[in-house]
Formats: sequence, structure tokens, C-alpha cells
Amino acid sequence: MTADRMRRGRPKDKQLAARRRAEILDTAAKLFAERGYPNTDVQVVADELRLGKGTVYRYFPTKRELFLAAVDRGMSRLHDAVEARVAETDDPVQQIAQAMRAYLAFFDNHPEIVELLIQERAEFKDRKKPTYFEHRDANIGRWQALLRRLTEEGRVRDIPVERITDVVGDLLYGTLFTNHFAGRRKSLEEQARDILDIVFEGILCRPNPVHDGQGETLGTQCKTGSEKP
Amino acid sequence: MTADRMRRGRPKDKQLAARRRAEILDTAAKLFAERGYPNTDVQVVADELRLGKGTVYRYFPTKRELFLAAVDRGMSRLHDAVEARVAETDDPVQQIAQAMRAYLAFFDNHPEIVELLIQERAEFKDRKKPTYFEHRDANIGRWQALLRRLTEEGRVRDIPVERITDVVGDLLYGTLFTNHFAGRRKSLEEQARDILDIVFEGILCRPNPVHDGQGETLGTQCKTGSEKP
Amino acid sequence: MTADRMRRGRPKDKQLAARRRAEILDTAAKLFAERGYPNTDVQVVADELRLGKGTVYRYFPTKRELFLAAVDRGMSRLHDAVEARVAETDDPVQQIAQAMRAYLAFFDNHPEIVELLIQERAEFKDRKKPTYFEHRDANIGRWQALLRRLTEEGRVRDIPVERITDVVGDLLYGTLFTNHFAGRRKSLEEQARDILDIVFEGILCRPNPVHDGQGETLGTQCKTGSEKP
Amino acid sequence: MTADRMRRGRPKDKQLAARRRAEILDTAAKLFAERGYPNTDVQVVADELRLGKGTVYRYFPTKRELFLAAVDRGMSRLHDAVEARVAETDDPVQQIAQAMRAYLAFFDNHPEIVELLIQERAEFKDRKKPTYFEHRDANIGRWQALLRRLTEEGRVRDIPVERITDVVGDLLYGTLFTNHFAGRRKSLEEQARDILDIVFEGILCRPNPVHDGQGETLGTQCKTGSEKP
DNA sequence: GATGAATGAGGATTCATTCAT
DNA sequence: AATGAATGAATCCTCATTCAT
Repeated sequence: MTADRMRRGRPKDKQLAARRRAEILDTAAKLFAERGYPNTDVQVVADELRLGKGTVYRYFPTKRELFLAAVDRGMSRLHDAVEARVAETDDPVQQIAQAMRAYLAFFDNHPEIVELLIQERAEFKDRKKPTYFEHRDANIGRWQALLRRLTEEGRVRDIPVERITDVVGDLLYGTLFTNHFAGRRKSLEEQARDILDIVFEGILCRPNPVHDGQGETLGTQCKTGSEKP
Repeated sequence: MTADRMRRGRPKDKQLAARRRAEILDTAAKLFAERGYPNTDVQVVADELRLGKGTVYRYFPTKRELFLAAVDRGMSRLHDAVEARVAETDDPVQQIAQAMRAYLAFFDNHPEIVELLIQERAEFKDRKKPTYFEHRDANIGRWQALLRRLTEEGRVRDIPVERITDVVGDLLYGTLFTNHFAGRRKSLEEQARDILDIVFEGILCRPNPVHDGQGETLGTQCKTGSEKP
Repeated sequence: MTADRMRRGRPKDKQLAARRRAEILDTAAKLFAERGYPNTDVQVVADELRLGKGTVYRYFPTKRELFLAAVDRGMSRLHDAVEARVAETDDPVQQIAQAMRAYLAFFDNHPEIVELLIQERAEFKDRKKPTYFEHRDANIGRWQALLRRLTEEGRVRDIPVERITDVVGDLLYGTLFTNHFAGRRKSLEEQARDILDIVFEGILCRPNPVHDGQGETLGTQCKTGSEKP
Repeated sequence: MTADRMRRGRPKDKQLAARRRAEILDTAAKLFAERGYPNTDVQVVADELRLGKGTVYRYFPTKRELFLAAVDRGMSRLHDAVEARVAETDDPVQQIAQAMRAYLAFFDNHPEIVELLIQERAEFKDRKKPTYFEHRDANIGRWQALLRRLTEEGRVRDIPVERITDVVGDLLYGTLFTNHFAGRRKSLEEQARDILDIVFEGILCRPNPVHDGQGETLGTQCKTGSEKP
């Protein structure tokens, strides 16, 4: 108060501005997801927020920037969610499993973000790289380092780690969309287990049964066929 | 001539109509992909085809139907491409591999179809199920039957075949988008090999080395870590 | 008709297009003048014409171009009106007088064009040179040639002709605006006479009375004051 | 201090208010002239002044009034500039010449005022009479009186003085705009001389050469043509 | 059949003005 | 007094669709 005595006029309230920015982004994300980008007038967003349209434009100069900021915010929250879940364990293989579970769970809880990813690409083809992939590139390094360590320890097959992150990344990305567009028919936990099973063990039978000593029991036995020839 | 003598006036040239329909759809697909659905006026499509706008409307009653027909056509062509490639071999495992290669190659050759899939979802959220998934549901049965046979023969692990088609389907779907949006950095052939390797073998090491007798050499050995206790 | 048989579809009617273009421009000129550029929505122009707004936009891609085309049209009509009137006489001095009369009469009959000139400058400051001055530059040469001839003949004082066209041009330009903005209180014919009197004779008294042998009697005598000293 | 001791609280600083009013008007005039009335947000004026938008509104209740006050101020300054220059001489003919020089010089130094005059008319068609003409009407009387005196003295031709002020007024008004819109190609002094020459002497030749005894040498001789007949 | 002229609902954005602090 | 956050009326232009020729 005393320090502000010099200032004339209404002071800028940074707190309020940040809070309102977040509110606007959350509402916008929800509405864009529900109605699609072209069908969502800025007026609609303002109405939902009980604000004037001009106020929304004070925070985001164009509808486009509002949208892209909403996507960015979504990616930040994904990152936070994954990190929180990964921190729960120290075992690297478990960390991978946790990350995948967290990733699937995040989009399950925030289906609107999936819509935004689709819409970003559909409406803003010009933008160099979609937000999702910028985010992915920024985070992939840590997983490759972790995989490299596991390869050294002989727990993961000795193949280039990029190959693994590519395949697993694409698998998650595809799952994300399929769940959202076609509907998921199993529980999130089951789905995560099924994916991890195949990623960890593959689908082909081995001459010798697998007995791993890890927490999860993976690698189901094969049918008698293996005995045939 | 002789056979046509009965017909009075100008015969309806069904051939012409079908050919023009196809031309319109191909051009529309290209333009929608390049410019996005909202930015592609029907006028633009007509101009590119050197037709009047009204003529395009004679073939497709609305812009929406034009777009959806273009997607449908894309899916049909995907189906044809996969079937042709699968027919080249009799071995079921190889058929799976061929199908995946054909799928990836198709979208590599027709990136515009990828765009259409995205745009369909972004612009027509209301539609029950995206064309891609209708197509997928219509064709998944044959692959599940094939997998069931392989399971019986002991060549594939005894896990529910839906689990496999779900994971593999999602993986391909995700790969498709990633290739298109983020750019693919390896050759198509390499990518197919990497995916098949992980899908067939998984990423974890086995106590005992794998020696499979198939054409492709999969399942790289593990580092010395495998010798540890 | 026969020649057109090859053409498919509705033929372009160039006649109609040109007529309608002119209609739109006249209406637009009237409305812009009455209401001002910013207050004249394209919708208003369309309404007055009993056309859809989109139709107006078919002829003029932006409101700005519509406006500027209206100004151009005005200048063309001014040019035509002046030329027609000048052609009525062969005497060069009378041609000058006729041109000035035609100029004043034109803007008297078309006050809306005066408004457009003002508005062009006010709303489109960026444009290199106002339409009026482009028109002026394009036509000034012929008057300078004519004045040069009169100078040679000893009918006009031997001063640079540019000086004369500058002063007379500015005088007309100013008269134009004053008439329109402040209202003219005398008849057009009187005004033309007064202007010509001063331009031809100046305002100062001469030591010796002037007796010119031309059609118009100019150069009123001075008061006895000239006899004073 | 001592004199102010009676006053309680902060004295209303009339000085400050008047100074700030003038500052705002000058800045507004400059910006309106540069950018045009519609393109000049009140925010822009406030920014340039490093004031809050609300503060500008404390001094001028609407944007319109701000603009009109700027024009009024411009006219006042014109009046002052002309009067100062006229006071330099006692000879009435020279006073007329000085007034014309001062007028042209003023607008040469303050081109922004020319823009304001244009814009006033373009944006506020409804206003009865433009500020310029109100100013003109308020000052024209003194010049007419002066001319009447000169007519009596036989120095100016015996024609109605209104006729002279009309023509000279229009000439100056037109010159003002032409200089500003099309650019002036001669020096201010040359221009004034050329105008005065024609206003004082006209453009036509006289049977007998003119020898005036005034300070300025006006009325160039005519070519031999005068000797012809 | 083929065409393109005509239409007008719809939507992003601006900015003068108000008023709480 | 001074400020700037908030507002929403206002406006230009687009483009899917219709239909006369």
C-alpha cells in the first residue's frame, strides 16, 4: 500500500489476470472440444464465462491464439501428470509402465485435449509442427536415456532405443485417438496391461517358456502347437 | 451400334458419369488436404476441374457429402491396396507383415488421405463413427480369424486375438499420423521392419536366446546383462 | 445464337455486367456522398439497388475499390463534360472561359462528386495521389499549349504558363469546395463571370482605361481616385 | 505562498489543466492528421501522451469533441499568425499581400491542420458549417472594409468587394489543398508572388503597358503581338 | 445437362465509452 | 484525480447453396 502511493490510477492485478487467463483457457478447451473450432464463436466462450466478448479478446488477440494457447496448456498438464506418476517408483521398467499408464489415464480424463490435438492439425495446417510433437520431442530424450541404461543392464533387447521410442510413441498416440473416436471397450487398467504385454513380450511364441521375475506376470504360455513340429 | 438402335436420343453415359465422379473426388481430396476443409470453397474445386460450380453440385448435393465421399473413396482404395499385397503370399505370418507394409505404404503414397481422416473428425464431430473406423470394423474379422488359426498352431502366443488387433491397429494408426505430422526419418521398409520386430518379439530380454526359423531374422540378442544371474 | 451453340451453360452477359457496374457506381457515389464513407455499409448500397450484398461484392471486391471506382467514374464524366463544352467555340480565350464554366457547372450538377473527392483524401491517405490530381495532371498539358499560343499572339501576358494554370487550377479547386461546403450565394453564371473578370483583369486599377475588343466586357473602370494624385 | 495561505487543500491548478488541454489537442491534431480520424483510437492519443485513456476523456467527453476542438485550435492559431504578419505594415495593399503570405505560410508549417479540415468535412457531414468557414465568415468583414477603402481611393477596381473576397478566398483555399495533396513545386515566396501577380494584374494584355509605382514590380509586358494590329 | 449470377446468414474483430479501484 | 479493465454494438467480408438461362 505505502509503496504504491506513487502510482496513479487503477493498479494492474497480475494475480487476477493469470487466474482469468487460466479460466478462459479451460472453458475454451471444453467448448472447442465439444463444438469444434469453427462452430465455437468467441462469443460462445465469453457467454459461458459470463464475460464480454471484448474481455476475452483482451487476453487473447485472436481466436486462433486462444485455441493454440489452450492446446499448449493441455500439453503442460499432460507433462505434469506423467511426471507425478513416474516419480512413484524407482525401477526403470516400472517407470516406463507408469508413464504409459499416466499418459492413457490423462487423455481418458481429458478427452477434450484429444479433440484439440485433432483440431489443431485440421485448422492450422500451416503451423510448422503440431504442439503435441513439439512436446514429444522435448521429452523423448529422458526416456531414451533410461532405455539405454536398461539395454546396458541386459533387461531390454539390444536394439536402437529410438526404434523403441518411435514404436511405443506411435502406439500410444494411436491408442489415444482410437479410444476417443471409436470408444474403448475395456477398462483403462486392462488396456494398459494388454499394451505393456505386447510391447514387452511381442506376439510370437518362443521355443522356451518365459519366466521373468518382475512384478507383472507377462508372456503367456503358448499352445501345444509349439510342441508340434 | 446395332444393339443400341432401340435407344432414342442421347444415351446416358454411365461410364462418363462414373469417371467424372471419380475425377471430382480425387481433385476434391487433393484440395481439401492441401487447404483444409473450411478453406476449400466448392468454387476452388470446380476451378481446378475446369467445371462450373453448379456441375459439381449435380454430382454431390452438398460440400459435406463431397468431402465424405472423398474419404470413403480413400478407404476403398486402402482396402484394395492391402488385399493386393496380402495375396502375394500364403504364409499367415507373412500375410500379417505384408498387410502392415501395404498399409504404411498406402498412406505414404497418399498423404492427402491422412489429412482427410483428420479433417473428417475435426469438422464432423456429430457423425456417429469416423469412416476409418467403420472400415476397420468391417475388415478386422478376417485378421482375427487368421490370428486365431496361428494361435492354434502355436505360432502366436495364446492371448485373446482382440488384444492383438487392438494393439497392432492402434500402433499402425498412430504411426500413420506421426509419419504425416512429424515426418518420418527412416525408410518405409526400415520402419516396417522395426515395427514388426517389436510387435513380434517385444522389447524385453529372454533368459534364453531366440532362434526362430522364419524368413526375417528378428529378436536381437541381448547384452551381457542376460548372462547375469 | 448459332455461334453460341457450342457453349455450355449460362452465357456471360457482358452488356448486363457493364450496365450494372455503372448502376452500382452511381448509386454508391450518391450514398457515399450523402452519408459519408464510414457510415455507408455495402449493405446500404445493395439495399438501395435492390440487390444482395454479395452481388455488389461480385462487381467490386472491397468497399474501398467500390469507392475508388466511383471517384474515377466521376472524373471521367467531368472530363467529358468539359470537352463537350469547349468544342462549342474555336476562340482560345473563349475555350478557356467555357472550360471554367463547364467545370463549375459540372460540380454544381454533381455535388456528390465533391464529397467523394474530400472523402477519398480523408479515408485513403495512403494512396499516392488523389484521383483528382491524376486527372488534372493528365489534362493540364493541352491548356498550357493553348496559353502558350495566346502568349505568342500577344493576347495573354508573357508569364510562364505553368504559373497561370497553377493559379487558375487552384482557384477553381477552391471555388468548388467553397460552393459545396459554404453554399454559393450567386448564380453559376454570375460566379463564372466574376471569376473570369478577376482572372483576366486583376483587381488593381490601371493608369489608363482598358478597352478590349472581346465579346465580354471586362475590366470595369476605376473610381475617380485614379484622378486624385 | 503567503497569498495562498488562505486556500485549503490542493489548489486547482488551472494553469496545469490549460496546458494539458493544449498538449492533448496538439498531439491529437498530429495523430488525426497522420492516421486519419477513424484509424486514430483514443487509446493511441493517450499512449502518445503517456496518459491513461480515461484521462483524455476527462478533458474531452467524446472523441468527436476532441477532434473538433483540435480544429478550432488550429483556426485560432491561423488567425493569430495572419494578424501578426499584417501588423507589420500600414499600407492596405501590402496588408492584403501580407495576409495572403501569412496564410500560405501557416498551412505550409502546419500541414496537419489541412488534414483536419478535410477530415472534419468527411466525418462530420451533419455539422452545419465547417469550422474553417465559420472562421472565414468571422474575419471576412475587415478585409471587405479595407477593400472598400481602396476602391474609394481608386487603387482597386470598382467592383463589389464581395466579389473580390470570394475569388481570392477560393483561390487561397484551393491553393492550400493543392499544395498539400499534390505537393508544391515552387518556393512559398515564389508562389505568393505568382498569385499576387495574377490577382492584382490578371492574365490578359492591355493595349497600353502598365507602369505602377508600387513596391512590387508586377504586370509583365506583353509580347510583340500587342504591336501587331 | 451445364453454368455462373445472385443471395444473405454468419462470424471475427474493433474501439468508443464506462466505471471500479 | 487518474487509470485501464470491461463491454458489446457495429461492420466488413465469405461462401454454401439456389436457380434462371
